[in-house]
Amino acid sequence: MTDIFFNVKKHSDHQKFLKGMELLYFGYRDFISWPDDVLQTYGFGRAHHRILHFVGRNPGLKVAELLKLLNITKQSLSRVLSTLVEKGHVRQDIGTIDRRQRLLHLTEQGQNLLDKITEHQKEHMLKAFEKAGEQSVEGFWKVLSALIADENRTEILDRVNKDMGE
Amino acid sequence: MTDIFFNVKKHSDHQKFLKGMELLYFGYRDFISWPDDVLQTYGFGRAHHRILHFVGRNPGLKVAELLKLLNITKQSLSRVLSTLVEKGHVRQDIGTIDRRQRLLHLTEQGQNLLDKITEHQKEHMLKAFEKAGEQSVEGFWKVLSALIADENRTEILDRVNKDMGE
DNA sequence: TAAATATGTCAACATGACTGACATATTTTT
DNA sequence: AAAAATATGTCAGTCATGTTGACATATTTA
Repeated sequence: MTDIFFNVKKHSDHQKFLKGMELLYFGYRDFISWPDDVLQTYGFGRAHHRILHFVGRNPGLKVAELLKLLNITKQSLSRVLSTLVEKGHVRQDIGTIDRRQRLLHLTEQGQNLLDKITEHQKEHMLKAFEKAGEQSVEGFWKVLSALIADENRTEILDRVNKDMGE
Repeated sequence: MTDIFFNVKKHSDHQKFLKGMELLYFGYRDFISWPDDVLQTYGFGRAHHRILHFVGRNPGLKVAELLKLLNITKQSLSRVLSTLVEKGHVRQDIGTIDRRQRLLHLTEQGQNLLDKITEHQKEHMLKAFEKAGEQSVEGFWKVLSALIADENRTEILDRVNKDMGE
């Protein structure tokens, strides 16, 4: 299997599509389901995880930027973000340049929670990378980048590449 | 960017993890959101799409198998599957060997709907594959396969590889 | 005949999305 | 200075999709 299975040339366009689609579905599913247990003990869900992640990765993130990253409405964000703020995981600083803005930061508590959630997921992904090999990781990144909608790509890739400069 | 961005060696483990995770999130998000418009005109959602896909790919699929592929409870499935059956997109044949089983098939109508949904998504993914190159597609598949939970991998890869034999 | 299995259904509930309308504080434009 | 635009927040109702628990039916297996 290991050989024929991954041999792109031996696939028709439709087969390539099916394989890509199904592997993306199952891989994503099994990767994303990891942190659920940790989250549940805190009464949080995946929505909270996403916020913790993006705020952690982008300290000082504005609410409007977070909304764009999550692709949801402010009303949806509100409930989830509010509980994170109430429970002391996220801090909202008033913008210094524009006082209407709320700049989001993780508190120490929030960072600890994020680290705990991340732990397993990080291990899981790095194991997969090791198993597949460096060359494959590069391909993985390239295809996913190409899957991002054209109108979002530049902005998203800039953000993804943040703090990875050479 | 194109160079440094995808150069795996220039990344720490943590950076690799972050990049993999974020690209997976955004790539999956933008890929999966395509069919929504088509679906909505029929009053269907993503859950319906998943059923149509797996039944279409595996004619004669048993309900229990579908449940396992979707990782949901039969109560959840019931509502969605029922509407698909009622509206004539999915047919439930009584098993010939075991008459308790319901073997699922797409009707012609169901196949037409699936084709319509699939159209854009297929184009989107094949474009991404072309852009990234064959070598990358292989890596994409390999990493995703490695991301599937160990206890599921063999069975899922068998199913993904169905009708792609050499 | 009894137990196990495959499927379906009723009811209540949780999460995380949505829309629409409105409120407040602050900045920008006129 | 007043008016308009912007960033954020909130109330209220709705929807899609998942959950648990309990129970029902038909069929196969022990």
